[in-house]
Amino acid sequence: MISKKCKYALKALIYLAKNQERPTPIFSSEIAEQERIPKKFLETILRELRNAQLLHSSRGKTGGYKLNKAADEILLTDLIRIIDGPIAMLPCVSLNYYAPCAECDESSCTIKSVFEKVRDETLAIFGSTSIKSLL
Amino acid sequence: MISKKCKYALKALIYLAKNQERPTPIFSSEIAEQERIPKKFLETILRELRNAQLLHSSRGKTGGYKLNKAADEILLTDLIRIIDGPIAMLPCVSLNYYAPCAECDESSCTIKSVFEKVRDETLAIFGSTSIKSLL
DNA sequence: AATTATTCCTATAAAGTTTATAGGAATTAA
DNA sequence: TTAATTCCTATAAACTTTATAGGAATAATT
Repeated sequence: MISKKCKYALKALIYLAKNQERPTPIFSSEIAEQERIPKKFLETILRELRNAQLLHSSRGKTGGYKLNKAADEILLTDLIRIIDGPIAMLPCVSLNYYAPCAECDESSCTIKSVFEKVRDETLAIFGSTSIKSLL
Repeated sequence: MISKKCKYALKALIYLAKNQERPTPIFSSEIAEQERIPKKFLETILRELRNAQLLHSSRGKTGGYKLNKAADEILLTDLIRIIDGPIAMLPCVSLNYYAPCAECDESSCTIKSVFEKVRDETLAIFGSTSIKSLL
């Protein structure tokens, strides 16, 4: 299951993509209202997306957020990894968040390969799905 | 990520499958020791697997556990669903644990289909992987 | 300069889930 | 009767997720 936070992030990105043509940046308060996301929680999410270069932000009275890339260059793999972390179902088969499985001898592990398959199929799908395709 | 509990369950099933030819049932204490799983926690796991008909148990001094099916008839989909619940990454695309997404209009939802694809690919893999194939 | 409304940051509270343990009841063989 | 098991319920402990609080930094407007 993806987290609620990740769904919020996805909604926010879609909202920003839909409104990409606006001349001024978009307030987090507007997104929060329109998408019914707790305002303060959304702020921390948007900041994470900005730190990961998916968004551009500006401060002050006329500040706000914009996409930092074209909507078809933001992929679900990016989003999920930023917000939820690993996409793989075992730490030892994660490409971006590898960690050895606790007390598991990796060389004699018989279950790795099936989880690698799932990872590959999942990455293929999320990696070819952009925000633009979700509008 | 699959839970630690699910990994424990998988280890226990593999252990039972490896020792399937023994004439007497196998104690949870033996599995706990061999696989380094907390004993009491393992008991609750084995009970869940038994309630779901994957295991047969007997009580009393010579009690213990056995597989209730051939090892090639126990699939990863079975195990994961019993222990961790839904395999899908969104409640609204789960086949066995369907629930509507909170505050999401399912008829106008644009993200469902990509998660359905991931679900289908994942099910195809886990659904064709038996405990026997993991020995 | 003062005001106002925003992003940004850190800390923490609140709620929920996962992991693990405790204590004993029911069962069965010896 | 004893001993060793499964079985059951309750709960504690640890961790994660979700959400909030309070204010600092920033920038346009008055």
